[in-house]
Amino acid sequence: MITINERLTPQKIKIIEFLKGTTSHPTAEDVYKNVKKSIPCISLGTVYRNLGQMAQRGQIRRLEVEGGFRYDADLSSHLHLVCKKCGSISDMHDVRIFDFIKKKTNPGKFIAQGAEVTIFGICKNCKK
Amino acid sequence: MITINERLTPQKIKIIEFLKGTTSHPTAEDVYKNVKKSIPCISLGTVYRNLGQMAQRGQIRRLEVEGGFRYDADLSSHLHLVCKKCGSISDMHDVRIFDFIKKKTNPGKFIAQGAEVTIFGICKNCKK
DNA sequence: TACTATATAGTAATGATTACTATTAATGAG
DNA sequence: CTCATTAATAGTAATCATTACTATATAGTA
Repeated sequence: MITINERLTPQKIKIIEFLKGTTSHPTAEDVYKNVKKSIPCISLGTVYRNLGQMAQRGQIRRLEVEGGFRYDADLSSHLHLVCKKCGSISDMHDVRIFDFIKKKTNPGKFIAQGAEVTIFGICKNCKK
Repeated sequence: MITINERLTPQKIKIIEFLKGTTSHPTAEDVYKNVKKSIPCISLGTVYRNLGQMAQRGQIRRLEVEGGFRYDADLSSHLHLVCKKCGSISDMHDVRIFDFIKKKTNPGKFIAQGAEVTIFGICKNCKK
């Protein structure tokens, strides 16, 4: 979990704890507000830096939605359903879509390492 | 092609012409630099506004890559291959992936209207 | 040609993200 | 445990892509 020369700080622990306890795909600002409850003096820059590093290390996922980044501690294969009305993001698991995609890419032309699948539409709450 | 109350200006014509003539998925800045060749006094704001409106009207597609927007006049079903090294974006056509995805979503839970599939990896040039 | 609303150029404002720096503290060795 | 090393932090400034604003110009239409 911890990579070489990486130090475990209370800030990192709280950030990852919060991310693992939610499926709301929060922004950096969301994470900041929440971790602030237990570490009031935490800096927004610390949150950004750690989220960026965690994403680069593959400890979390970073998504791009509506011109901003969202973070997700769920590393399992799943795709994202983005509501065009309220902007909420929900998950869809248990699909073989990534195998399907991988088969389609020709390794001679492009070496696939990962994929991001986003479906846009209207969520359950908003269609009422 | 032109929606109600929409006016066709030389700026719009050049923007859409450029987009239709490239598969490089340019940024707004790229479009601006190029259209500037034929309309030197064009404003960057004009490019942004038009790209945004065209995307909203469904005349072009807007992609999100590496924290920025890219534009694509190709409206056919295709997915995007993003190279992690050079950042280039190429297309992959002729896949039934969107049908596949649509079947997986439950209309009772989420009404799917569109999808964006991005594969990350290493492109042909960079793997050498 | 004249009218009206849309579009434009130019510029200012916004806001998310990143960079910077002096200080703090996590880790490992002795 | 104590110390030394250096990654990490808080706080703040800087960046930069995108959006907002406004007076002027112009496309479309009668």
